[in-house]
Amino acid sequence: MNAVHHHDHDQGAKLSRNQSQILSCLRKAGEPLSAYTILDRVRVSGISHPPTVYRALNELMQKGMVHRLQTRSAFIACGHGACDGKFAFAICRQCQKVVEIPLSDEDQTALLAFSPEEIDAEQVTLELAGVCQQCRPRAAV
Amino acid sequence: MNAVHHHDHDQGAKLSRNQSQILSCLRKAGEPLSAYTILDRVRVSGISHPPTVYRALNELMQKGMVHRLQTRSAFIACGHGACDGKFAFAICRQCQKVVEIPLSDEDQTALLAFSPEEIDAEQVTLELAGVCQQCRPRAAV
DNA sequence: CTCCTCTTGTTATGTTATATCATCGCCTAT
DNA sequence: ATAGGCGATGATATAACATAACAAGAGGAG
Repeated sequence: MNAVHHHDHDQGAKLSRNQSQILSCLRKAGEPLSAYTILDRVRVSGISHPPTVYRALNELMQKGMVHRLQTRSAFIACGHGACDGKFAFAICRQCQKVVEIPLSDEDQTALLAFSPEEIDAEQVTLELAGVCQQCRPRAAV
Repeated sequence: MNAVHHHDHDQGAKLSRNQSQILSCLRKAGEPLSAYTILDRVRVSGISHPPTVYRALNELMQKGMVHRLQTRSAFIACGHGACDGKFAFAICRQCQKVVEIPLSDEDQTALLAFSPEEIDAEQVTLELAGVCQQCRPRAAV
């Protein structure tokens, strides 16, 4: 085994040094970060080149521990640790807060059903944008 | 009126010279193009800088005549001309073919309903990836 | 003619992502 | 022990995508 051994909340996954660094950076952040923002924050740990960050992110995404927000070109730690679930995302336009929405098998089936016969869809990307409660202008209260 | 007058199939919208160039480029292509691919193709028409392309694309998107595919960083002409509809997209991973999926009000409502109370979602981005009939490996035929 | 405004041109730069090759450290088989 | 394999990492360079900021043209209104 070539991965670093440690006793974090990594739920059984074996992560390499860089993967751990970058995952914990994302977890600390608690919000989506761009790859280059991650790079800035892990520079102190000795990571200093974009490919290093993208490599780790891709591996973490494969493991289901990180998700990519397509509408933001940003990455966020999975709130469920390592899991093979599928998610949609709701994103606040103002504060960037992200809510992970687990998609049940039925949800996925329903979403894939939007596809015409012509294309046999397998993969869903669903992102919702709006304004969260904190950022919402209060009218009458 | 400051837009170019012409008798294309532009369905009543008044498009500027650059907007027309770029829209017809996208229509000819019939597939999603990156902004820089568009730039290459309209260079012959005298357009030679990225901002010119992005400006026209943004204006065309506002008019609903062009859509952006977030999962591809690409742009495609709306198959419905000028319209204020909302769409999902199904995309073939192999040949890049795109099918525009009109979303009814009910569809949109259903999709926005995925959002938790916490976030008041207004905007849907739904893209489905798969393989189209032509590209699909035939098993028994 | 002059001002205003819309459109376009141009330069420069910022941001996101990947291809490619070099190196390191560890394990294992001989 | 040491050579070779292999996964992880380091490093350089560049590709691909996008926008900020300012200059300049063309045409209409007054």
